[in-house]
Amino acid sequence: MRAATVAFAERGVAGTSLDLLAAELGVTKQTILYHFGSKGGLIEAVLARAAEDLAAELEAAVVGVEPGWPSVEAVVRASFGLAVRRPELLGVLREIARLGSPWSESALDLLQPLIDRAIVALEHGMEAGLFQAGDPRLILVSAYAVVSGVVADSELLRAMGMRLDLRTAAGLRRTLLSFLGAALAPTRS
Amino acid sequence: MRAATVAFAERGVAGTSLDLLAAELGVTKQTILYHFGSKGGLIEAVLARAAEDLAAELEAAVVGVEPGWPSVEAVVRASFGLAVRRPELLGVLREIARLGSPWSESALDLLQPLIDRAIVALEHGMEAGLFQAGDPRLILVSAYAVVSGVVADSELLRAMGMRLDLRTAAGLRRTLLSFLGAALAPTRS
DNA sequence: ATGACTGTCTACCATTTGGTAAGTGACCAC
DNA sequence: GTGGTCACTTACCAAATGGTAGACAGTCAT
Repeated sequence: MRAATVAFAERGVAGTSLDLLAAELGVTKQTILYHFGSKGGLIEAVLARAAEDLAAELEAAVVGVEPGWPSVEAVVRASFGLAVRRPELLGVLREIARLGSPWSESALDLLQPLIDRAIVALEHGMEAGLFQAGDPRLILVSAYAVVSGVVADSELLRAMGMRLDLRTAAGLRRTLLSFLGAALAPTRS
Repeated sequence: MRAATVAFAERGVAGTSLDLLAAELGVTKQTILYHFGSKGGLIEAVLARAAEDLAAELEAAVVGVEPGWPSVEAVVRASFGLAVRRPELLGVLREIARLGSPWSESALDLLQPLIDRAIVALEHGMEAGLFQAGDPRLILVSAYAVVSGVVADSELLRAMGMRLDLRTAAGLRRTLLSFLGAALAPTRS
């Protein structure tokens, strides 16, 4: 499943044949089919695991962190950590969500709690005056897009003479936090 | 070619068979092969056209606009305009760039001038004191990722009860501009 | 009129794809 | 030891894939 996650994320689901995946693992395609029933079953399992892992990682990042800006910082830090450590996790979710029915629905069902939680947190922050008022969804989408885009378009990074390593990620994290700071900081003028 | 661009962007290159594409167009696969030689030829043609179109659109957006912040605003506006009007343009570039050798190289060669130009513009702005000093590549990547991510993960938008329409795009544009404003505005404190 | 060229078609082809059927050996309860 | 399950294999298969070969009709210069 780890191999499948990486392969799906890197080459896409349609671009990953069971034969190739099996060859990489040193087993036969039928072994994979035995465990997952069908390619769809494999996708489902990979999706469920990836969503679960993502939720767990983000959950762990905010546990014990006070609400408001510190939580935002923690989530951003954790996200870029994931982008470096386990880019396939974000990649495979994006890839499966792009797959069309019924996979996108399935993926969204699994991620909806995360999204909802983030939006609620932002809304509470806004109500409490910790954040500037605004549409939390726009901010969330934008922030997510930065992280996701960095993982997905790592080719582009290379085009600029950069790599998706710790230093780059730290720079991007600072940039995104500066972005978010501007959009969220309560207007004190 | 228009149909191929849309199909590649929506379903991915590997996920788009010549048979299916031909059926959509009401011709046979061999007609496509006659004009483009091979699937690779079609990809190449689609890629070249998309890169050209993108360059032309962005070029047109900044012509006559004064350098510095107004140019940034113009490019952002044009990008979101494209995201709404021709999402397949950005989508197909991303999709082909993710394809691995030799397509990624090919795509990057075509886009490199655009990237270089943006970086040079940002650097000049920084030197002239129009922008805050910083790594222009980080800012460019982040900004690009927002636009690209919004196009690519339009599923996610739907999950939040949004659509990639003019109103949403305007909201995202404001958010991104607020992001960029924070990262670029000269420190006047 | 005719020959060349162009665009499209039908008819194939080899390979790859996801998937089924039937076997084989290891382990394990009884 | 025997039956059963588990993990995995080999042997297939039908459909789909990218691609080739050749026929057929329209256009156009000579």
